[in-house]
Amino acid sequence: MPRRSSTSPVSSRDAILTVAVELFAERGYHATSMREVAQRVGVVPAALYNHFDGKDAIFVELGTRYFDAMYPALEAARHAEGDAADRLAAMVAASVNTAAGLRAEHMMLTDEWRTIRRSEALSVLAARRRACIDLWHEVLAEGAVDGSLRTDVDDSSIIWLLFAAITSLVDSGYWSDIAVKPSPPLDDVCSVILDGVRRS
Amino acid sequence: MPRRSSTSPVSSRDAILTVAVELFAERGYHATSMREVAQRVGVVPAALYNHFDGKDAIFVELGTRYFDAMYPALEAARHAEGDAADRLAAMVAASVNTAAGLRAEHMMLTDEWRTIRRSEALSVLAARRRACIDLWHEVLAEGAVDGSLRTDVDDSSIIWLLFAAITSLVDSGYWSDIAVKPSPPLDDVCSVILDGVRRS
DNA sequence: GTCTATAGGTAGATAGAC
DNA sequence: GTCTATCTACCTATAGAC
Repeated sequence: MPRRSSTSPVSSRDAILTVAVELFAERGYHATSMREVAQRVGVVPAALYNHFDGKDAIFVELGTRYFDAMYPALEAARHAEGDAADRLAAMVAASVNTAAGLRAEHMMLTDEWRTIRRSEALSVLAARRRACIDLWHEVLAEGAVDGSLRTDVDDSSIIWLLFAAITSLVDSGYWSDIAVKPSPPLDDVCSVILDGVRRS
Repeated sequence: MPRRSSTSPVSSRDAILTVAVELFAERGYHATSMREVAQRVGVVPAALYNHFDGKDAIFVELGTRYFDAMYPALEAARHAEGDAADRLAAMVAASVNTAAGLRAEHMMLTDEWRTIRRSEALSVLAARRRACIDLWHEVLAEGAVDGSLRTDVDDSSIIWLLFAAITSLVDSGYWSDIAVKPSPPLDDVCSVILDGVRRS
C-alpha cells in the first residue's frame, strides 16, 4: 500500500481549511479569530502558522479553491447548445451545482465581498471574480444579438439578480427566517429570472 | 429667532450617527472601531459614551431609524390600487424610495445581517425586519388568490430576489466592478422581476 | 459634555524548546 | 510540526478632573 502523506490520514492543513471556511461563512472574516480556528482544529494558535502565513492566506486559499472550480464550469456552460437564453440557463445551473459543492466558500465570498475589496492581501480574489462576471456579460450580449433576451434592462442588474438567485439556492437555510420551505427547485428560481413572477 | 437646542447647530449625537452609519455600511460592524468614529467626529472615544451606551446601541438606533421609515411605507403601498401584481410593484417602488433616502442604513443592515442575528444586543432589529417581510408575504398570497402572480414558485425565493433588486437599485455604485451604467431605472429592474429577462 | 488616563480584554503573529 | 510563552497592537469601555 502506498504511504499516506506524513502523519495523519487527513492533514492538519486540510483540517484548518475545513474549520476556517465554516467560521468565515458563519461569522464573517473579522469575527473569526485564529484562536477559535485553532481550538476547533484541536491545536494551539501558533500551529496554524506552520501551514499558512496568516489569516489572509487561509482566506485566499479558500477563495482560490472556489474560483478554480467555478470558472471552468461557467466556461463550459457558456458553450452549451441552444440560443443565448438556453446558455444563460445552463450557466445558472452550472453555478448552482458548483457553488452547492462549495457552499461555505460561496457564502464566505458573497458575504465578505466588501472585506475582499478593501484588503490588499485579498485582492487577488477580486480578479478571479471579475473573470467570472465577464462570462455572464458575454452570454447576455449574445442574447441581445440573437434576440432571445431582453435588451431594455441593464446587464449589470440582471447579473446581480442572477447572483442573488444562485445564492438563495445554495444557502436557502441561511435565510430560514424568510423561508418556509427548504431549498426550492433550481428550475423554479431560474424561471423567475427568465419569465418573471407575473402570470402570463 | 428660536433658540437652537443647546450648544451646536448640529448636535454631537447626530454627528456620531452620521459618521457611524457610513463606516458600518462601508466596512461592516466588526471592522468599524469606536476610535475611528470618534476621530471622524472630532472627539475622543470616551465622548461617544455620553450619548450612547456603546457600539451596539449606535447600531440599533440606526437600524431602528430605518425600519421606522420602511414599515409605514410598505404598509401604505400594500393597500395601493389595482391587483396584487400592481401592489407588489408599488411596494418595490416604496422600498426603493425609502431605502434610497437611508442608503447607508440599508447597506449596513443588508451586509451585516449575520452579525445582527448572532448578537443578543442587536436582535431587536430582527423583529422589525420580520414585520416587513410579513407584508411581502401577504401581497404574494393575495396574488395567488386573484391570479395576478405565479403560484409555482416559492414566496421566499421571490422575496429574496426582490430584496436583491432593491439593494441593487439603492446602491448601484457599490458594485461598480459589475456596473457599466449608473443606477438603472426602477421600472426596468421591477419589470425583470415581474416579466423576466426572456423576450416574449 | 468633553477631556486625560487607563483598565481589562482580545487580536494576529513570533521565538525558541522539544 | 506542535508545543509553551510572549510580544505588540488594538479593542470597548470606565473613572474622574474640569
